[in-house]
Amino acid sequence: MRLVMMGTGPFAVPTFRKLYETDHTVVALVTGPLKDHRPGVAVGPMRDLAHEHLTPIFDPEDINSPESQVSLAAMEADLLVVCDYGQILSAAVLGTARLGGINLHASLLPKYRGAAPINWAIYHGETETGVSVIHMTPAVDAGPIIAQASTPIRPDETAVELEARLAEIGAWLMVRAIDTLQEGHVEAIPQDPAQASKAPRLKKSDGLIDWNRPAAAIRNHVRAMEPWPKTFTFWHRESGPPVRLILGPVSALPRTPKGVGPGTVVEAARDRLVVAAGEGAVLIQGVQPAGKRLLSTREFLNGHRVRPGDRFGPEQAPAMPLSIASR
RNA sequence: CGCGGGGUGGAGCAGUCCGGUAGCUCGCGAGGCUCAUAACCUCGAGGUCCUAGGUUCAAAUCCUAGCCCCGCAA
Repeated sequence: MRLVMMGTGPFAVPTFRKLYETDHTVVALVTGPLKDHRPGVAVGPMRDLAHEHLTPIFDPEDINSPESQVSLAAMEADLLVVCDYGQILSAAVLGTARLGGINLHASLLPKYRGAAPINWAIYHGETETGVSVIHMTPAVDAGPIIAQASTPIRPDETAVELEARLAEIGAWLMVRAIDTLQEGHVEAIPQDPAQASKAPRLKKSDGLIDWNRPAAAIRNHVRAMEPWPKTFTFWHRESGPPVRLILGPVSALPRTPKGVGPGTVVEAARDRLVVAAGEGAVLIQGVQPAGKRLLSTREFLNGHRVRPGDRFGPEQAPAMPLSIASR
C-alpha cells in the first residue's frame, strides 16, 4: 500500500522506522514545521529518518488548509499513518487517502483520550496501560478500535521510560493493523463513551506539587511529569525570596510526621531531605534549584541551609504552620 | 540579537549592592576518641576568585569587551 506517515514527536519514531521494514511504500512524511531555523539546531529524528530514505517531507503550518489538502490528495495514498503528529485532522484531510487514517494512541482507549495519556495514567497511579490503534474520525481519539495491546506499568517507571516502551509496542501493533487493513477484513470495535476519560495536554502549572496529597500520590506526580514540565515547589526561607526547586527522584515514606503540617521539612541533613505530606512523607533524592543543573540531595544541602521546620509549598501564601496542634 | 541564572581550593554555596586578611557545609590527608561507626574532637594540604583591558594606594567586589556553562522557552 501507499502510506503517508504523519508524525512529529519521539513517540512516532519507532513506528516510522518500522514502516520501512514492510513491503509498503512510504510516500511522504508529514510533520510539524521547524520552529527554530538557527544552524546547529537538531532537526529531529523523524526528519532524519525521512532524509535517510529519501522520503519527501511535507511540513505545513496548517494541515487542514485547502492548499495542504491539495498536496495530500496528490500523494494518492491508501492510508494515513498518524502518530504523535500535533494537529487535528479534519474529515476532508482524512478523505484524501483511500482508506482514511489510523492513529496510534498511548492508552487503552477509551481511557485517557487526549495529548498526554502516558503522563496522566502514571499520575493517577494506574498499574496497567497500553496502546490502541483506532480508525480516525473527526472526533479526537474517539474512533473505533482496530487493535489494542496492554502492558503493566512498573512501580517506579517514569513517563519517559514508559513512553519508550509503548512506542515500541505501538510500532509493532501499527504494522499489524496496516496488514489487516490491507487484507480487508477488519473488525473495528466502537468505543464505549461511558468509559472515556480525558488526558489533556500538560501545562507548566501541572508540575506544582500539592503537599497535602498522600506521599504515594506525590511520587506518582513526579514520575508522571517527565521530561516536562517536571514537578516543582518553592522553598520558603526565613530570609530572602522563595526559591523554586525542581524535584528529582523521590520516594514515599509511610510514616506521617506528627505535629507538623504538610509541606514542612522534617529532616535535612547529609543526604536525607524529608518533607511531610498529607499522608506519609516524601524522601527527596535530588533537587534542581532554579537556573541550575540537577543536584544530589547531598550536594544541595551542602550549599543551601535547609532546616527542619522550613516550608515547601506554592510560591505565594507561606501558609504558616496551620496545625501545630497534633492530629 | 528569545528570556533568565551563573563561572570563588575536589563538590555545593556565601562574600559582590557599600572595594581593604579567602569564608561556610562537605570531601580529601594525618592524628585522637571509641567495642565500633556514615558519629565526635584536633590539626593539615589544596584557590590564576572564567579571560583580557580599565579605574584605584588597594579589585572576587566598580567599569568595558570577550569566552564558557546551565535553566526556561512544547
